[in-house]
Amino acid sequence: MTDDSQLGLRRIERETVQERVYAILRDKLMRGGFAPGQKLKIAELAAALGTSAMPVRDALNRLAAERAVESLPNRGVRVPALSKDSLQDLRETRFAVEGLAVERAAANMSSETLANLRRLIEAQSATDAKHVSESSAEQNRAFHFTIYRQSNSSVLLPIIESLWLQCGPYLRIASEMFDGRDGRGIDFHVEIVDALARGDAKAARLALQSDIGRSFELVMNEHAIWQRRGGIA
Amino acid sequence: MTDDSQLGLRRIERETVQERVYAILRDKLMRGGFAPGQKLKIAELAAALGTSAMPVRDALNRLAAERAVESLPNRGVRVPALSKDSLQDLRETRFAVEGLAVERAAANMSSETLANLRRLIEAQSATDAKHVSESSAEQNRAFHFTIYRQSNSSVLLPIIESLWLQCGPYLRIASEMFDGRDGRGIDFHVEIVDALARGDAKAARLALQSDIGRSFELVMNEHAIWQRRGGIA
DNA sequence: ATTATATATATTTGATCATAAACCAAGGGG
DNA sequence: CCCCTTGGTTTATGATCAAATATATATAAT
Repeated sequence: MTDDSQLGLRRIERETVQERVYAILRDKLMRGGFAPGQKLKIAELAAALGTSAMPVRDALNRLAAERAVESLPNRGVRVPALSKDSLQDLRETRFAVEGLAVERAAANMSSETLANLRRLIEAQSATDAKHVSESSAEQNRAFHFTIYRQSNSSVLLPIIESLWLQCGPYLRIASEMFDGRDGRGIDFHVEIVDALARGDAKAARLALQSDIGRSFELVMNEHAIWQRRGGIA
Repeated sequence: MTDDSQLGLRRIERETVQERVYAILRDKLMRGGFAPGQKLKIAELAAALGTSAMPVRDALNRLAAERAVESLPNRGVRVPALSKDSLQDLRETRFAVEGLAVERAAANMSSETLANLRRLIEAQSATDAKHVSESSAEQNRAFHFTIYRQSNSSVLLPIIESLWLQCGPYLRIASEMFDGRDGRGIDFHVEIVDALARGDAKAARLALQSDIGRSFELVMNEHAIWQRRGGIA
């Protein structure tokens, strides 16, 4: 009975094609690479990625199950165009779920993780100053998930990732906008880390909710403008 | 431009085979029809259902994305065997998510829905008296989701369904157990409906959490016994 | 006897093909 | 003139097949 669990070794993962395709599409979705309302066609994606239709099909199915795209029966999938109500819905849910995650993370905070978080803030304020907006969104993502991972919850993490995927096409705008107005985007991040450092879970949750709330404010504004211009799709 | 959205009509769904297979497997999962640790083989299921492998494959992929089954790379899927930590994780998450759902539902409660809920409680106490345990679980499910639907959240509902799927193989035992001890399983249900009737969202949430917490207590007990008997898988 | 190697088997994963469902445009009847 | 129908086209969906990967079995060597 060879039990590897004592050796501290991780199973080497032989990356399957479906996994690869999924990761690529998911990444593009998350960073807003597809427009809301856009239809995604299997053959097209398969050709672009140089694979057969099958792995693309599986990946799209998976993304549909995670609500990153919506599946129209017999008519493929498209990235959802969210109404204002849906956005508020998403915001409230993110408050609850990510709020819980940060509270739980507060209990497991190590000094290394705190140092990492401060490093991430440094890096972000540096790139913010240089107005490199795409990587700003990526850094924001890294910051948040570094915290969420410390919640040690294999239940919460997939839910949060699904929520971020659903927000993806819209949050991109948010991170671009508060990049423009003199880099104040990381104020709440500092607040969060300070609260975590002194083990104040409740304060960390409130600061996080402010952070989420502010980015949604920007999205909602932009959304109202789109609507006035005659809809999205 | 024929816009059906004003007519209150729902699109008639031409049920695809994959959908059908998914519904069947999901249902069996939810009611604990597969044992924790059990491996699900595509060919086997396809033969049993009288279809080709393809729809089964798609359905299993979808269930894997919803965390109802775990997918081992190149080795198919199996229904997860949850540790005690995972169960606690699930409980805390259900507190947060379903708690939010019931609070939001409290704001949208109609008198018809309240009447429906009381009817469901009546029906459940009737079947509980007759010790028909399988349908008791089904009625419990109906009761909870009647409430959650009133939250009017297309974001929360899929998350809750995923959480119930993950609990499925374990919660079955719970509903069977508190069926045995003189039908006191619906006390909290009465409490929830009363709170909803007087619009007390916070009380409804607390009663719901008690309801969830109690069923998890039973599951945890049972889980400890299994562990002592030498593990599940 | 036990470990290592090789073979065989089982099962997923990826590709290709057939079918059928939904969209779009053009034409015929009211 | 408009609506309904009808064809063609596009696209997903379902079936089958081939390739790759993991597990189990058996055989041989130390």
